Amino acid sequence: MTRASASASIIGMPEPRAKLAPRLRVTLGSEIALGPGKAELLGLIASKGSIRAAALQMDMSYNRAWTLVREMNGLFRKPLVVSLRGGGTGGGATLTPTGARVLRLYGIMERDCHRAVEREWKSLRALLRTLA
Amino acid sequence: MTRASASASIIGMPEPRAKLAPRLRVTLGSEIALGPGKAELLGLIASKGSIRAAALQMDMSYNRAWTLVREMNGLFRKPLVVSLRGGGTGGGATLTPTGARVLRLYGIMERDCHRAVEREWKSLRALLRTLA
DNA sequence: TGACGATATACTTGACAAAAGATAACGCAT
DNA sequence: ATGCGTTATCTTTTGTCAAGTATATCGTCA
Repeated sequence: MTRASASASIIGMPEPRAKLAPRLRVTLGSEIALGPGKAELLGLIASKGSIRAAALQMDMSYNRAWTLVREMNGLFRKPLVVSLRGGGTGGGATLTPTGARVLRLYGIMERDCHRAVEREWKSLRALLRTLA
Repeated sequence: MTRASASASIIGMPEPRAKLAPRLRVTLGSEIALGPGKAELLGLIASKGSIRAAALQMDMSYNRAWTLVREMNGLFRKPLVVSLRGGGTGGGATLTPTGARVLRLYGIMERDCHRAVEREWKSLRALLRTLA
């Protein structure tokens, strides 16, 4: 199966429109410290209070989500996510102040970037095939 | 081998600095019509006049380069690259007016995008680890 | 104390994309 | 006619990354 984009239908239906995806990727050496996926994950952890719930919503295995969190925590000066295990609810995870700051900055950058290319994008789109 | 980034050293030495890569990806349905790699390839074809020479410079197989060209040509209304085979020099490839236009637009978008995020990027970078 | 729900971590498998290899076609030069 | 360099195309191999599977740990609550 092709990878299920987070906010698209699960099966097939590739949404045949032309799309511009300004993906901001922050790399540290050869590792990806932050990107669209990690940012989305951060946002969901913030709102759900749980790595597992966030992973579920993104149609991603808990395993992978946890790996991403681990990578992020290791690549920033201070961890972005803190997690607790045990307890009445079984545990949970929340964003640190640094995590919240990073998430906010990323969102702003995404928005600004999208605005900056709006004009040229329309010109470029006109040159693309209108598929099906 | 880890994939050799076009303008980096071939072996090891992962250039340990934090970097922001605003990658603009144009998708048509599930296929990538244009991205950083394809744009760079277009530029090299324009300057070298040959798919093979461009591929060589990017440390990419001719095979792959040709595939990318084929994809691009198929996803835009008009081809971006025209190629000739045979002849004294063996053949060659050049950009069509549409190809040149697309390349120019992409360059502008990249530059604008980079400018738009400059400010927040500095804040974000300060939160990253200074590796090694 | 035993169960539960969540985090934590290692190991194996499988699908897909890139790379490699091989071969054909082409057209000018010599 | 033969050779050369490039495009064009198919097939096979390899490597990487995500998914899956399995298991351990932790701390409250009943």
